[in-house]
Amino acid sequence: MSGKGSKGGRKDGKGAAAEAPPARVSTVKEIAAIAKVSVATVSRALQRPEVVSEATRQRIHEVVKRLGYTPNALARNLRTARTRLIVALLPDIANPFFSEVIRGIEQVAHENGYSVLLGETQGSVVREQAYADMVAARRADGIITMSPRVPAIPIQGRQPVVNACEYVKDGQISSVYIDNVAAAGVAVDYLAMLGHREIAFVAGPPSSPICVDREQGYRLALQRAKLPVHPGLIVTGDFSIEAGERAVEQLLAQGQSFTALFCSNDEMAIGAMRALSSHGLSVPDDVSVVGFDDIRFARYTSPPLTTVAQPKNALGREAMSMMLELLSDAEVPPRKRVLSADLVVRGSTAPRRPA
Amino acid sequence: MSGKGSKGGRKDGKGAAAEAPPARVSTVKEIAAIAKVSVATVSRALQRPEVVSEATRQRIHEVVKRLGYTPNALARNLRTARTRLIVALLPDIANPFFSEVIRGIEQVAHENGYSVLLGETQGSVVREQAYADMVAARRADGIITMSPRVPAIPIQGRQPVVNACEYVKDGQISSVYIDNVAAAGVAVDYLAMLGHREIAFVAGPPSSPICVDREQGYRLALQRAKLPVHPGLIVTGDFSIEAGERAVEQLLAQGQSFTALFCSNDEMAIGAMRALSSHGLSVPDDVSVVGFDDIRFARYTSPPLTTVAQPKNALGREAMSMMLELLSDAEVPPRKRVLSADLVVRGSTAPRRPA
DNA sequence: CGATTTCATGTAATCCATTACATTGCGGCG
DNA sequence: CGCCGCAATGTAATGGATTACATGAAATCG
Repeated sequence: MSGKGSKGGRKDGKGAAAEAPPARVSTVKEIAAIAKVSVATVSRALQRPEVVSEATRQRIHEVVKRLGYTPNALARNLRTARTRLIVALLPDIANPFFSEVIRGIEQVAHENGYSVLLGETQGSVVREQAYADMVAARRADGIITMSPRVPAIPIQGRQPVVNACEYVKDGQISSVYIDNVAAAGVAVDYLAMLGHREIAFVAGPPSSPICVDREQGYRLALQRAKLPVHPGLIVTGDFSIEAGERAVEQLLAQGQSFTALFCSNDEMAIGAMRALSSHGLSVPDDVSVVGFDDIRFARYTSPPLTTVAQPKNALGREAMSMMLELLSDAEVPPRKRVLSADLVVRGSTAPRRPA
Repeated sequence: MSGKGSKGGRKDGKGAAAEAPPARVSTVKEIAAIAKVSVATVSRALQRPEVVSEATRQRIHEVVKRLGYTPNALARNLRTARTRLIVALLPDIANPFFSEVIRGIEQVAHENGYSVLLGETQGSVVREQAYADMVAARRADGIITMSPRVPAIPIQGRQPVVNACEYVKDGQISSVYIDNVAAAGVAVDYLAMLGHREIAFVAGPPSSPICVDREQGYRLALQRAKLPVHPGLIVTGDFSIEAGERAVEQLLAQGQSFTALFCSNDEMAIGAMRALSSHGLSVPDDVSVVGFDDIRFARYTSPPLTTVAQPKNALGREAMSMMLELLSDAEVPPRKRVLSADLVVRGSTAPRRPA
């Protein structure tokens, strides 16, 4: 019985003159007709092979393969009310920090049969909302947002939203992020340990809780080191390279004296280093610089940047895992997951030069 | 008659007394029932308002708005056989060159009601094919690929594929790219003009036609400058920063003497600069370095990198425009669009130091 | 041996919006 | 006056798969 196989009987496949050799956009119906079974059986053979008898299953699979049939995902999705698509919302794709988080998301998504829809918002609330509405329109199953604003999805029931890298106080949103207070603290502790007493800080936009946390970490570390918090040493930037340059210009213009500078992200640190050296100040001899994120280029600045390494890939992977959990089980409560970040010491920091 | 509305009549729905107020996931049917019209009219009021009478249209829109109704995109897509999704296939999201191209794609897509599905392949043919199959499964309308391999989509008829940044000889695929021969030539001409006579070249993977072109441009420029093409001065890398470092190591290990180095992309140039300086060679005093792409960080290396600026955003925008054209008009023939690239002179190049 | 499961498969409802075609009512024209 | 055409709307087919329920046959049980 089992020995027969497909070899025997008749000439296989493409030689069939009368049949339609080029694969048309076949449907279940066609497959069913050719395999002489009902559409239900075809669907079952593909979805839950174990409920179909061995013989029928093989026959169907053979036909499916021969015609190159792929079930129409739209029809399936309509029926199952699942698109297996999630939107990754982020302010800026060109930011290498986000690209690496996205990659983590994409990996886990892919491992689980999901795909990632890219939603760059450029900070626009309108676009953010437009992507959120895609979930309402059943074009996507959920949203992972990397901005501190979490859009409301106009559906009833639980919001399929995960906040990655950022978080909001609201207890209803699942989030994955690092302990920014602690991470910033470690960086500043290290600078203090090197003997620096005037440590400047380039903050991020205060609208984002994580930026507030990083500043908080900075302040607490200064306290631990018994150093005064000098408001003149704190400047705010918007995470761009240019903001880092401007921050240094501003500090210098104000005549602030400082021997160390902690920036809320690597790009601002890169800008800061550029501005420092164009003012004839050497990094790290005159000023030590520490960044945040550990983007790929941090290793290749000159000098290589000392920075707080966020587990970018893990943040993305964890965010997507939480999303899968949310989607599969309507009961799981929202949760916050806090990962840890480590200081990576490279060449942009040095002991304070004895004056 | 029209004034009554839904408030009056009877208790709504399935007997759930307290339920009603929160907006359920309404459907056309519901809207139709409430607005006292047929589903067809509702659909028309939303799709082609001009064919519906003023009064009806307003009534329907009011109900739609009140219930926060959004048509189910899956159902619509099934019917219209369009997902308004396109896949952007690229080897590596973390590469800033691609992120900026993607951004261009995303912009045009968004302007035209399309969304971008992210397909990172990590160079895997399997994943490439998996994304191509999504088009066959009607999960996406087309593919923009940024790799030199163009996957075959198992559908009959024209392939909805656009090749961006790369291109294949095959005349069937629409492509947007720059004139790599000319662009590389300009860079090398410039080095020659600065007096360099031993110009090394870090090539990209020869499997990609654009890399072959860049090498060709290098060779032609050397000929124009009446300089010999020395095989020992050509090394191949894989576009990574590390490959740039290795390339320099190799050149130095072989005892090659060179005063200029042209790299097939900026990341390899960054790696090369790092390797040169760690060997005590100064850029640009000892060796001039030129990159390719002009990624955002090129401006912030030290010294700032002289490089060939690809119109990244335009490449993306143009690719998506071509895709829209392909999708809307089954007749347009595939075409190749060649954009131009300019040399951006920064600090990593200098006249050859008189020996 | 008749009754009850169990297994494999078939029939038809369902998901929800779009749209071809049918219908109705009304003003215009010969 | 009767027919035509147009405007507005309704009815029902359609897209393609999934799946609840039904059916028939074989297997198991008392």
